[in-house]
Amino acid sequence: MEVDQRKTAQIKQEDKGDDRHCKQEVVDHKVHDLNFYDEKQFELTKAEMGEVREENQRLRLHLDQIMKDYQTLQKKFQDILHQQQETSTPVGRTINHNDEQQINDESELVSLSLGRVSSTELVKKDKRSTTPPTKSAEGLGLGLEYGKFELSSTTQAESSVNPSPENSLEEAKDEVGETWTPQKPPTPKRSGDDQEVLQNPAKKTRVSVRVRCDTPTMNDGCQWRKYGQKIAKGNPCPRAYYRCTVSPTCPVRKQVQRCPQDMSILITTYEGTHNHPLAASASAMASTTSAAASMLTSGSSTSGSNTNPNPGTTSHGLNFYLNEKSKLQPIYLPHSSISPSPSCPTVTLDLTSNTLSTSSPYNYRSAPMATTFPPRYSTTNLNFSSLESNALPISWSNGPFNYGKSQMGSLNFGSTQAQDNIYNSYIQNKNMMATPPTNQNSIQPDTIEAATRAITSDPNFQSVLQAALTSIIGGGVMGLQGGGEKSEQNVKLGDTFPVFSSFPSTSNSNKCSSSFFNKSVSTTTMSSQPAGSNSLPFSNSRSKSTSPENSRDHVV
DNA sequence: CGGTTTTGACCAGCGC
DNA sequence: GCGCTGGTCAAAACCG
Repeated sequence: MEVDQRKTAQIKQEDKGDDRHCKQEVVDHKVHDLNFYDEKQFELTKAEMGEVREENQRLRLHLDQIMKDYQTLQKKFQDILHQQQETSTPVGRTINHNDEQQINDESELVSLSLGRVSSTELVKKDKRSTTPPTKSAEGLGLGLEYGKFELSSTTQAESSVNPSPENSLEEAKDEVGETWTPQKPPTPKRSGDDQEVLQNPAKKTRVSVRVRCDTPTMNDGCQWRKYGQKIAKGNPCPRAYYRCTVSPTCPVRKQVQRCPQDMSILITTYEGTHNHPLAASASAMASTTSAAASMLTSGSSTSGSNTNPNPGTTSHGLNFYLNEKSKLQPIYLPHSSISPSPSCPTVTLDLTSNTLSTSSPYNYRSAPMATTFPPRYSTTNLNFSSLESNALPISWSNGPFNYGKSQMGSLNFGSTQAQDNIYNSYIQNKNMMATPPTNQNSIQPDTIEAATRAITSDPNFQSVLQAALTSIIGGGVMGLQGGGEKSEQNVKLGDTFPVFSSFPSTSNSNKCSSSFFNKSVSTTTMSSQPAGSNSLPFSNSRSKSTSPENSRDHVV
């Protein structure tokens, strides 16, 4: 026993010594490991940095290429405009002779041009915009800066109306004054936009959007306040007057009225240009309108395939083209019209038709309605993709676009939820500008090239793209940052754009997020931002419930 | 309490 | 000048 105890003690002693020794070794080893890992980590980081640097350079090259292409095409576009002007024949639009004459007779309309420009205006415009399309280091210079981008509708909201570069100088002035510029501080304006509007009521073009909507309101994401209601002649349904309340000085107004022939059609007319940043949802709407107007103005063709429901207006569809693999794919927006009214040139977008004539396999498709009003909503969709969304600090996971997921922006003129997937299907079918869903996290050269082609190939597309980007980068982000905007304006992008929520699910069942815009609104926009809702005669509930515009009511 | 809606009154433009 | 019409104002009511 004693021997055992002694041995045990000895062993313990040795163990202690070994322990001490081992500990020292472990420490040394750890230090060594540490150094080793640090070095390894350092090497890894270095390698990563190198890769990132390379990627950065690649992207920069791509960007340069895009910018070059863009400038080249812009030059071409201007040349074409000049040529058109010289020949003085309407280009890109096909109008009945009578209508055309009528339009030409309207000096106001001519001044607005909606697609054409007088030579003098062109000259002036050229003078004003000799600067090449912005070239910001970040590469956002794809003409996104308001006021600099000639082709686009710089506008956001209603501007849809005067979005085109071709607009008269006066309009251009208005834009400069009223349009919010992300980069340029708003020029000191005259006493007030409202005043200006009042002083120049006749100079304002309007964008009218017809949407089938059973609910009394249409959510365009903007904030509106109803300031009047009138029974207009010839329409038993009262016309509601709304004013943008995002900014006290915002000159934008809109009128909402039901179509007497078809009460399910909501007619929203936008007038003016927002002079403040817009929330993503609102800017989307604005951009959509603006894009539509821009397409119209920047030479989109119109065809007389439709019958005009509104006598006195020039009825036609709006054709615009998107580039697909070096082929121009025409897209036709039927039932659009231009009203020759001298006082108020109005572009009407009729989105009520069930069947859209679409000559493009691509963006336009009709889809079954997923809403409670199945057959009625317009199914016009314009999608484009391959916008790199990584730059966005947000992930829009539920919207039609799923920016965060698919790196795509899309422009939808559609109303059904089913259409949300349109772009996806398009992507699948056409491997065009879109990043394949399967490989969403990396920018494929193909994608970039395709995007480049798309961006640079068609001015109209540029307008659309610009509008969409604008809504995302300019309005959207601004809205997100919440600078000065009402809280409601801050869209929870993690979820869905308010606009996207086609039917305000909860709080406001009355609102009809214009089905049409709703979803898509996100990116696009019609300049107008119709938003609203109005307390239409039909709405039993109070306007509040009705007005989508009340951001409060927004289901965000 | 603050913001919005309602609604009658008011104003301006236009045609007769 | 008068009447009609579209558009706006503003006080009161309403609502959250």
